[in-house]
Amino acid sequence: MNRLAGFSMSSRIRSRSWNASEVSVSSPDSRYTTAADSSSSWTSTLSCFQFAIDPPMFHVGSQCLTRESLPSQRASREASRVSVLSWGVVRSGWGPASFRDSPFRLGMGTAGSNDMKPTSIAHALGGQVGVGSEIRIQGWVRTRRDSKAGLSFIHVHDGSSFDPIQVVAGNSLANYESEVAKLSAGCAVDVVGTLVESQGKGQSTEIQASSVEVVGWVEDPDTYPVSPKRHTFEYLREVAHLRPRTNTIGAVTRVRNCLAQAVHRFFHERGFYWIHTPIVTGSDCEGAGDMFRVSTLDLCNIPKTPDGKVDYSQDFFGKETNLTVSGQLNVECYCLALSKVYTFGPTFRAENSYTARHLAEFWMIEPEIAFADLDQDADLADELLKYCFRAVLEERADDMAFFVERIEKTAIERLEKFIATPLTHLDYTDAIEILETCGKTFEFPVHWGADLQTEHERFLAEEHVKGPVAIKNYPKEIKAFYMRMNDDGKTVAAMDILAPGIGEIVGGSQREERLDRLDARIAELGLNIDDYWWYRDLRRYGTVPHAGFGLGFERLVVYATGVQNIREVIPFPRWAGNATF
RNA sequence: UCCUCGGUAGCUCAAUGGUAGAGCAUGCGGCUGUUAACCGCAGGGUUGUAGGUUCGAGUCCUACCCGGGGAGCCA
Repeated sequence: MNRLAGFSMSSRIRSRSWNASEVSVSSPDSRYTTAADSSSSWTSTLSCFQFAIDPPMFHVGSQCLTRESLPSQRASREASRVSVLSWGVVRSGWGPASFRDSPFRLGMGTAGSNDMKPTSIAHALGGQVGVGSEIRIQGWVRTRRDSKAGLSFIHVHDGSSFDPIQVVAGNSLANYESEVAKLSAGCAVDVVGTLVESQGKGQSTEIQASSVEVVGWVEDPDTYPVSPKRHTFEYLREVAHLRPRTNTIGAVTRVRNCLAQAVHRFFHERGFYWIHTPIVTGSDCEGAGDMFRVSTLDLCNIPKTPDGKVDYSQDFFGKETNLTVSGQLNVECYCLALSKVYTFGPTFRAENSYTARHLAEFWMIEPEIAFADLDQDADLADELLKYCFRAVLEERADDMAFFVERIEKTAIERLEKFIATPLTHLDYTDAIEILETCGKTFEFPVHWGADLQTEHERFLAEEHVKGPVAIKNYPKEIKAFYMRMNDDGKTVAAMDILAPGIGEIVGGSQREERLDRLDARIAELGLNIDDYWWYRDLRRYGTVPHAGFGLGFERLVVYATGVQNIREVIPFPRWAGNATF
């Protein structure tokens, strides 16, 4: 017996039409195709199957095509078409005779459509494919409009660009009535045709389809959560698994990727090393906010020490550990050896923050530069931001145009202005004076020594400067222990970059490189000096002035896109009470 | 955690304490090289949950749950 067995990856029956002239089953290695008569009906993706050639047997693994496995609403319509497919062996009573009896043809390619290499829609629309050439695209239906002249216009999207491509499917297609005319938003299709100049308005080229294969149906178009209409962002968050199919989230996703690539390119071009600082930290001295505990202790049976406290010595790491709130202290170690370094990874803050600019899990970029002071630090941040925005304008013009049209009118203008304008530097002391004399009354009074409230930051960035502004040299009382003491003894070399609509996008400082001053600050703040032994070692062995900053990646995406809420710019946002998906 | 607004059809929203509606979406029909198409018809509801007031509650009261916006914290 010629038995072909043990395909571990998923495979798929590639045709579901009753009219199909053939059924092909493909695996990563090869494809098996057989003829099937017009009454055969197939749906579902199969995996882990075995194929026996002689006698014809069909072992189905994890997903078995049965009446029950059919989507509910379709079941009634289609059940009559589905013959009995039992678990394990296809019985002789199942399926069309021609299928059972026909020899399986081995190898690539009996179905012409499956031979052609698919093209991304971005390539098809971008002029890389010549008009008149054969083309194959794979994607999902956005909309379908019918013309009773015997045509359907199908917008197909594959994520490669903002625009979908228009597929023109005529009623001469064998599955036109049975399938093409029933396509709805979200259906997955595999289209072969000719790239032609469009006869209609709205697009220059389109595909005249010679074949439209439905790879995956939408089970119940009536309740498909991402119907072609306007949805609120709040609603889309509840269907976060499907929201990448929308224009906005798709565009945000491409811009986010563009920004991430630009960040790495920026640093790479300047000789920075990307340092993978730990996600799990045993350092309890990061002090940047409430932390998520990491533990393997049984919550129902927590070991206690004799004095009644949690006995972390029995925990996985033998000590209390948490998810990182910043890679800064770790990356400083590498900075003082490799000179120019940065981190770019996930960060976790267990704060009950319900605002449009906070997440419990977010990505942060933290460069650290040796032999550098605060101004060089601020300049680096400015350059990085400008580099990233330039990349977005150049690489994602299509998505940015959409943001201007639907999300934020000034999205492009704002980035262009940012790029063209030198970053405004403002001393904290001067900022306070501006706030005190601006004639505006604030809910929170302004005075030297107080931290800037959101309303103050907004005034400075949105009304006074009307653009991003770096505020430098804050009072030491409101900043972290590691920031470098200025000569005045009152302020530290800290800087925050405030952006309109977002507030603080960058927070950084020159680090205190003098051991005696560092120790004094640790003591002043009542911190346990023993916890900082390795951090202090950096000041004992070849210390140099150095500086760095943290840039909230999602805030960067928010600023670039003009999207209002940070929860829209990360695929699966986490905030207090929300970790579905 | 605090302040504030809200929860009604798949989605967005209406509805003096008195018969729960519209637009979009979906299905069917018509029309059309269409493109947020258009025209007609249809299906679709335990009004967030649990109590209470009332002859009568989507509407008023109480508690809770969920969501938005703002604040704090920060990136």
